[in-house]
Amino acid sequence: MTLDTSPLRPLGRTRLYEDLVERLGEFVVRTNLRVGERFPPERELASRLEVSRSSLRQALAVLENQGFIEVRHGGGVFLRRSRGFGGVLHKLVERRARLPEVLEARELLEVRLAELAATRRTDEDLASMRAALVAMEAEIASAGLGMDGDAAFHHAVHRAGDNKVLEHVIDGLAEAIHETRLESLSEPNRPRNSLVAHRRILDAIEAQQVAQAADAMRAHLRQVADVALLRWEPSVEDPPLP
Amino acid sequence: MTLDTSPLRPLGRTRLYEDLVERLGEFVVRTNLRVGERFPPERELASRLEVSRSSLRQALAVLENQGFIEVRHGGGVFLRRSRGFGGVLHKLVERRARLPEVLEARELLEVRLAELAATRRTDEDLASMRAALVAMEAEIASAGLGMDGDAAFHHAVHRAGDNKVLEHVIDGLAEAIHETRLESLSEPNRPRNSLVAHRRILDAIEAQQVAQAADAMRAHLRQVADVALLRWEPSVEDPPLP
DNA sequence: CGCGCAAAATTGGACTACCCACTAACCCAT
DNA sequence: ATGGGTTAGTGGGTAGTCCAATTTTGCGCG
Repeated sequence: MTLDTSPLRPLGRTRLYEDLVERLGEFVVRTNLRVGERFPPERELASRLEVSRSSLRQALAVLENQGFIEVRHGGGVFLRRSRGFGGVLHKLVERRARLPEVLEARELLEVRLAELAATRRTDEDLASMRAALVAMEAEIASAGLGMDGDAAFHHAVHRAGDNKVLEHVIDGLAEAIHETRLESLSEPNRPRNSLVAHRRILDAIEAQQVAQAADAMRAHLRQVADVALLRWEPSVEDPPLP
Repeated sequence: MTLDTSPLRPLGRTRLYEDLVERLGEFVVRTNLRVGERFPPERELASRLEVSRSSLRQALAVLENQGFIEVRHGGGVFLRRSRGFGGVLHKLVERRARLPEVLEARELLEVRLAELAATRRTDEDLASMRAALVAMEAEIASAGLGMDGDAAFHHAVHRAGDNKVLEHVIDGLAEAIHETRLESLSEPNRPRNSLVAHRRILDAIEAQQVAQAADAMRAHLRQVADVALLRWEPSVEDPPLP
């Protein structure tokens, strides 16, 4: 009996609570629910959406965690903000047309972190950065792309910058950045160039040259950005959206 | 009737799934779970943590949505990344000792957004900003703090900046910013000063004076920051953590 | 012995029913 | 009006059950 011609499900898997997040977003606009107003009770909402309360509560947990709703015990579920309800950073970022925005944000954050690192770096931070570059060099020597070392280096810089909030924010962009890094390092000769650029950043941070660190980081990122934009911009289409 | 402009008390609530998120983070380090490895089955995990499976699944939904874990139907729950597992921005931000970092991040983002707004603003954006200031003025005239107008103005600037990614990131700081805004505007005479500062920002954006917009925004934020830091820094303690 | 494949065990997905805790609305006595 | 207690409504959480996808087991055959 096995006609299993559908073994592939890399994407498009059904996670009910994820659908619910979107459907709740639709609910907000359909019922014209305003910020501050209350949703129907969970039980009613669940029955209207034709799901169980437990599934609904998974979706509500996500939305609450995301800051879109506020759930008051005994009080009800309230809309906090409606802007981009179903749209998390993930979704936002995976649209190629948005790449320039990602790169813009990354530059802003990383350059500042580099400046901070130049001011605040400890010897331990420097050791981490050096270790990352050593690892990167080893990867490249064995024909690798040095992506792990690359990531480790930037991570070390972030830690040296000593601002948990900025660090966390940039983590949010990590996935998208990872993609651009892959694109960039796949370019011929790019790994070695990248290594040199990283060394320049490290030197500036070590010498506590703030402006120089910022410039070095900016230059490095723009080099990456050029490649990424060149490769991606031609393929502009991205139909309206499902 | 009494205006319900302060119905929010984000402190003191206990949300089991939030605790679970943290406890799962502890579990990861305690059992030395590595990225890519599998968690115990939901049923076992639930019994070990002494919670119901439904509650656990709320936590898992949040963690999956956050990208920390991957849940495969029939396969198990796998660790995707461990860095900052239990540390969502919310938690990070609500520790007062971290206020300087929040303000630092906010300034970085808002100043850039102001620059971008000065370049990219449309007439529609300008209209939104003006409307926000009118609302703010009206609020203040009726002895209010003008917080809604304040928020609306910044929101309009963000939209004018036209970078969805930066916009989203700053939204993540929205809560913390909201708190600083409250602290600041409670200061005597602050609302009117704030209104003037906002007008200066608007003028610069309208005239498309990039540097001037940046300066005006920076000055405004530092005025807010001064108040917030003065009021909050004395109360430094924040015991280790549960 | 080893390979293939189907049955069985494992594990996540989802639902139902139930009870508890907190809120807010209401009503009544003052 | 005002204060306080009652009560219906609403979220918080649990246990049990069944379904669906995956992984493991083990048997039969070459």
